[in-house]
Amino acid sequence: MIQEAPFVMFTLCTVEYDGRAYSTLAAGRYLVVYKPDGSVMIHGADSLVPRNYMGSNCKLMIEDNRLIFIRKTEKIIITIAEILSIEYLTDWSTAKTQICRTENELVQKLFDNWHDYFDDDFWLIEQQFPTELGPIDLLGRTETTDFVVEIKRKTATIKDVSQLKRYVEALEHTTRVVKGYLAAPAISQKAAKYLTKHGLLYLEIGFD
Amino acid sequence: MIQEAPFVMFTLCTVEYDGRAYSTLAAGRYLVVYKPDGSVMIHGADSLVPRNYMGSNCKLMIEDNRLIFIRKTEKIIITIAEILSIEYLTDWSTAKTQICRTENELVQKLFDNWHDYFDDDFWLIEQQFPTELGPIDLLGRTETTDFVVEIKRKTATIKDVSQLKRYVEALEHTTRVVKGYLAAPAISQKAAKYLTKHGLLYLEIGFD
DNA sequence: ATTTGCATGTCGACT
DNA sequence: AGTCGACGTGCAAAT
Repeated sequence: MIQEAPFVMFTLCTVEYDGRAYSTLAAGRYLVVYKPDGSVMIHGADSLVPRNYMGSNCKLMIEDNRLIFIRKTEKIIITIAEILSIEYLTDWSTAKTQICRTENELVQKLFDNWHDYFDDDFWLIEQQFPTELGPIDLLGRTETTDFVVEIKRKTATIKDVSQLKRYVEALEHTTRVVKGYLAAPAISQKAAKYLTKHGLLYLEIGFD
Repeated sequence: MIQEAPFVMFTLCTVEYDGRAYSTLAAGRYLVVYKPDGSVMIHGADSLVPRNYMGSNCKLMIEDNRLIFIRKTEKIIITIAEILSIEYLTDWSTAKTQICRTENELVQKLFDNWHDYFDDDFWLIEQQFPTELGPIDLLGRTETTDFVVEIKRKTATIKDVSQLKRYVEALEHTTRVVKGYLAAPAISQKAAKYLTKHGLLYLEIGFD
């Protein structure tokens, strides 16, 4: 009937889970995915998070109309009423997504090479500096001045200017000078205009 | 070719994502799931977490051999080289898993009704009380004594006794008396023996 | 609409 | 085997 090989199956079933918690899933049509690494997921019609799941290397036992997955102290029992479709999947790729060009990457770049972007001599430079109005991506400090830098990984828009302005305001209650910078690979026309109007500055930074 | 309806497809493709970050996924055989709520996932051969994904209500556009999913500031482009299998899924169930009998549920029960389980007059009772050796599920304090309670949602085993013992030790450096309780619906014979040997106590607590 | 905190979080890195 | 922190965290409840 069902083979012990990676598959994707659309099935009318109920599911019972016992482990970190206990849960039941009412009878219905769900998508069951069993991967080559021995992980299993039961997906409903919505949400990215599966209704039930178990991590890699869980053991599958097939008993009549029940699939039983066991892993350490966890157990999933799928009781199948009807298989609506099943496909066995071969040569499933294990390639990972190559993630790059994150905002954090740019923050790190500015943090590590701030002397390439500023003439000033920072006494201190910090990432994610907390203020009452939210965390500042990058804060550089000289004897007299705070350099507030908001960084975007894409073309900066007008709302990004507002965000920067908020952070600048958050530090303006002191006697120190506060300079605001919007760092991004590009900036929209409207944003640029709004930026200068408020005495803030644009800093071009890209991924190269 | 491909219809704009919920489906699960095994396909040879590449994936590009742009949004919170930018990522690429090398050509390979992946499982693409498109749900009725307009969420999409691309799964590789391992891991519970999809290689790429987008939340509900993303828009699907079909252009020749490309599927383009758009949502607010995010975009996924799946470039299909070959469809290995595709199944359109109808009447997919939206039922949620009924989760119950979590450990936390028992912790809460003990926390709310500690006077039903202890004769002593607690001045203070806390959940997840932090120690150097880990957090104590429940800590009750009287003038002279600390009541350390470790709670399990299933039959307590010998390793649970060890865990409780650790927490008791973590508080024993003071002059206060420390009493350790293992609260569970049941306890294994070995665990019970080990428990008494170390001067610790068992507390029966169940779900009903 | 925005913020806060939980999750059967998962997962990788480090001890 | 346990601990720590990040995540394109997702998600629901409270504000």
